[in-house]
This record gives sequence, C-alpha cells and structure tokens, in this order.
Amino acid sequence: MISSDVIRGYNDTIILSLLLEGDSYGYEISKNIRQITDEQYIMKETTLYSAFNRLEKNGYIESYYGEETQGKRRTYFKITPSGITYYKEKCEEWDITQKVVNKFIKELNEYGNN
Amino acid sequence: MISSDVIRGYNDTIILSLLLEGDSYGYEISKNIRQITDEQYIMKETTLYSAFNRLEKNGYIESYYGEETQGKRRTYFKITPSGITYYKEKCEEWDITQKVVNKFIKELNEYGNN
DNA sequence: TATAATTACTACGACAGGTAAAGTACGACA
DNA sequence: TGTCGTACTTTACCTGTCGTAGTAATTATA
Repeated sequence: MISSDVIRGYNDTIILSLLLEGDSYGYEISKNIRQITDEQYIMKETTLYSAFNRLEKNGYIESYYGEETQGKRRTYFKITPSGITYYKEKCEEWDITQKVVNKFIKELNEYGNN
Repeated sequence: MISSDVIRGYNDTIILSLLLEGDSYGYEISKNIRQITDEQYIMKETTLYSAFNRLEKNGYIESYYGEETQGKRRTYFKITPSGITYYKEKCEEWDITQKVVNKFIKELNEYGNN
C-alpha cells in the first residue's frame, strides 16, 4: 500500500491529469483513480474534496453545478489555463524528483535479499 | 526546485540509504545529499535532525558519540537490522509509487507545449 | 586580534496536507 | 422499511517540514 506521505503533493496533479481528459466530479474521479491504478491507489474522500478546494482557491480549476434532475446534485470541475500550466510544471518536477530519489534506491537484491 | 511535499516521506529512506554505506552524522549526511543530487535536493537541517529522532524512536537507527577530541562532539548514527528491512520495504513502495504516479504524468508536449 | 565562516547540533512554534469519523441528501431495489 | 450506492460536507486531529533562533567549538580571513 502506498503511504500518504509518498504521494502527498501529487494528489493535486493526479486530479488535474484526469480533468485534462474532460470535466468531471468527485465521485467519478475517485473511481477513475481506482481503476487506472488497479486499486493500487485509492484516494480518500476527504483528501479528494480538500484537494478540490485547494485547487479552486488557487485558480487551477473552476466548478459548476451539473444539470441532473435526479440524484444528488454533482459539482463538476473544469481545469483552467493556469491549471494546465501548473500541471505541466508538476510533470517536470516529478521527472526531477524521480531521478533524485532513484539515486538513493538500491536494487533490492544488492544487500543480501536471500 | 523540488517541493517538500513531494519528497516528504522519502527523507527517512534517503538517510537510511546513506547509512547503509557506513555510520555517519548529520552534517556529513547533509553534505552527501547535496553532492549526490548535484544540489538538486538540499535537506533542511531541522528536517534532517527530526528525521534522526523519528528513525531512532522507531528503532531503525542507533546513535553513539564520536571519539573526537577536538571540535564539537558528533552524534554518529548506525542503521539497525530493522532499519535495513524498513529501507527495503520503502524501496519496493517507491517502485509502485513511481508506476502509479507515472500513469498520470503526460509527455510534456502532449498538450501543445509550443 | 577581531570577527566571520564553518561545523555540529537543539528548541520552538507555525503551517499545510492528509485522514478518521460522522453526518447529510437522494434514488433504487428488495 | 432498510440497506446499498451515489455524491458530497464538516470538524477536529496528526504528522512532517520548515522558519527562526540560539548554542558551542574550531578554522579562515582581515
């Protein structure tokens, strides 16, 4: 299981990446993350919605109500141009982060795994 | 610059990876991280020393005083067997994390970089 | 000789992101 | 009528990071 401290700071990026595919809402995004990662990563509800708040506050996404006439009303989110820019920045940062962390990760059998 | 939220949760792993090379102390580890990453990642002093406390509390490292007869006394750290186990677990976790996050990271020119 | 820089920490408080727990609200189905 | 699935919201808490500051000894520089 992936610990929260590891992926922390990338939850926003994950959400933005899904919004690049089209507007969506909390529950759907949550399900998509599960599916895409084969249940390897499940974003907690509170994490998800607090990320929406943060992203909107920062101007990276915009919200609007759906037109559902039945069921609970959905809040849809749309990525903004500055959200796209931010997403790209995070992609570049991720690239560097991977390289940095990998310098400290050894091959698993290097220290006598058997 | 790598944001702290990204590498958070891997500071402990980075420290352990250096202690696998041999016992060391705060200042030296700090310098090594700078060097190894070409200044791409600089761990803050407070982060470093609070990580030492956490690691020791969890039994992943042990501390002892150095034999210096001059200069300020150093606290050396040594990785324990359970620290090695923990390190290996984090390596495996990192492997999964990379794969998961990479599913949400697009090629940078995919969305009209120009 | 003074003082700045480097080495090697320690203490304190603030902050941000993640999370558990609980609750609200609606529709479907048995 | 009750439970399940959808779709959130609120609150309060925890943890890791970090800014700031201070201590203490040695070494470099003016």
